[in-house]
Order: sequence, then C-alpha cells, then structure tokens
Amino acid sequence: MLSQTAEYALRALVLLAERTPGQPARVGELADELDIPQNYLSKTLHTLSRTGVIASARGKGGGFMLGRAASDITLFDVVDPFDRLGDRPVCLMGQGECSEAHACAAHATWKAVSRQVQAFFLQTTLADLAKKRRPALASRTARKRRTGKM
Amino acid sequence: MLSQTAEYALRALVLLAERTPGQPARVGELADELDIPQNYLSKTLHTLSRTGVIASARGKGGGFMLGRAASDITLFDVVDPFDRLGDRPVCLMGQGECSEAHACAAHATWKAVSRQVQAFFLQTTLADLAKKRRPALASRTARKRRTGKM
DNA sequence: TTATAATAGGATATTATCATCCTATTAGCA
DNA sequence: TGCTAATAGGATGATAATATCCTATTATAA
Repeated sequence: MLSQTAEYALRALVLLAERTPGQPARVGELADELDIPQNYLSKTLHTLSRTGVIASARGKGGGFMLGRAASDITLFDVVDPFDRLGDRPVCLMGQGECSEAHACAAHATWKAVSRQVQAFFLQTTLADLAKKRRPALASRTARKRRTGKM
Repeated sequence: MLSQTAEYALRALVLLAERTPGQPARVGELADELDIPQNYLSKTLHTLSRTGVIASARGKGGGFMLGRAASDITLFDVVDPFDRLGDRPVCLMGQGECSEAHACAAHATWKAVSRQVQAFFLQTTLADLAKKRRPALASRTARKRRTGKM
C-alpha cells in the first residue's frame, strides 16, 4: 500500500510523536529502534522537515522533532511527499478515459472506496497512532474529528 | 494503487470481456488499442493464462480469450498474480508488531478501510467493467487509431 | 510440406526505488 | 579557538520493476 520510504517516514514520526515535545531525537536512535537504514531515514526526515511537519536541529544536542502538535499532523501530511495518495487519478483503469462525465462501470464504486482510503489518511493523526502505545493514557477524548477536505 | 503490470492486465481483460466470446484476440491488437508495449503485455497475459482466467491459442488464428464467463472473473483474479492485495499485512506500520492481539491505534480503522478495498476487488467482475462501455463503442472506434504519440 | 501467423519464453536493456558512502555544514562546549 | 556531535546533501551502488529483443514453438492454410 505504501512505499518503503513512506512507511519509514510514518513509523519514524509515530515514534517522534511519542517523545516528549521539544526534545530532539537523533536519526541514529530512531533508525536503530525501527531497524531502518540510518542514512536513508536521514534523507527521508530531511524531506519532511522541508514541508514543515517536523523540525530539525543541527549540531550537538540536535535531531528531529515534530513541527507542530501530533494531533495536528495527519497521515496524509506524512505520506504525501513520497506517495501522493491525494491527486491520484480516481479511475483504476488509468488512461484518463474514465472521468466523471465519461465513467466506466466501476467508477462510482471505486471512487467511493478510494475516498474512504483518502479519508483515512486525511483524518487520522499521529496522535491517534501514538497514544495507544503510550502506557497510561486515560481515554480517547483527544480524538478530534478533522474536517475532511476532499 | 495498482502496479503498471496489474493495470495493463486489467485493461486488457476488460477489452477481452467486450469481445465476442470464443474469438481469440491477438496481443498486437490489444496492445495497440491500449497503447501498451506488445511484448510486455504478451508476458503479462501469458501469466494470466497459467492461472486459467484466460486461455491462449497459438498459431494462425490464435490469440487470447477469457477462460470463463466475464461475470465469473473478479478483479482480484486478474490483479492477484501481480500485486496480491489479499494476503497483505493489514497494519500500515509493517513490522508485524500490529496484530489482532497487539494492535496499534489505527488498526481497527485501517482494517475496515482495507477490507473495503479487498471487497471491491473480490466482488467486482470483468462483466461489471465491460458492460458500460459497450453501447458507446461504435462512436469511438476510430478514435484510438494510433495517435502519433511516442 | 512449406509459408505464415501467432504465442512462449530466455536474455537483456532501461528506469525507478531503495540504500550506502563520504564530505560539508552547523551547533554546542571545553 | 578547536574538538566533537549532529544534520545536509552530492555521488554512487544495489535491487526490483518495467520494457525490449530475439529465437523457439505451435497451429493453420495453401
């Protein structure tokens, strides 16, 4: 479903979301814990730092940390620079023949399914993924419905 | 969503489903109409002929045709030899840590979405995709006649 | 039986993705 | 200042997906 790169990014950011905010985590740490090639993760995170979802600090005591609240970073934000799920042609058949005006028989059905996938990525946040693993967190009250901008 | 190969397979089989049954279609024809590399499509179709969804006939007058009724061939049947959507790990995060017993926070939500995708492929048949295009075929026959692209 | 038209399929080329290597840059601290 | 720890990033290598080339095999018909 996701490319290797996007999956790396997602897993790393979930880990970041579980850290205490404001405290940078080194790539080496993350890569080691997730069993991801360090140099590769480094570039992947660098890409995400350019989009603003994470921030980077160079030099001693540096590292990567979330650029904003985990509850404000959707999976779409994390994955889009690598896989772009959003602007993908809706029709399975490619070829562009299958538009709204000129739809194949599966168009409507597939579009509905496709939208659900999109909605999942747009509405799920890093906070949603991180909290379950956290030892003691009371309830799921923080699960705020984000407006689906389809 | 689908690999190039799987998409080629799907488009070619939809085309086959629109043909009169029992009459083989040459790879060259299909490739030309769909603008797919002929030799590549040839191997792709050959793969599908080994799973039985299509049949092949060598020699003069030969070609490929559906192995059974279009309404009896699901998109899963077509796509599975190349992309295998079915046995994919359910969890986005890979790593196998996220099982039913040991689920991440997104597990349930993602699984539901994932199942819908699976259901679409398992329940939609070639007949579903083919029938809609049939009426319009006459007006569009000349259209695809080798535009100078590439 | 021979010519021809088609798939079968091994070998190879091309391209994109994934990964590593090495050096540059930046920041903190003695 | 100079040492060290970290990201930045260009260059390169490895692997998998995509595509092409060429020959073998098979079926039909003259």
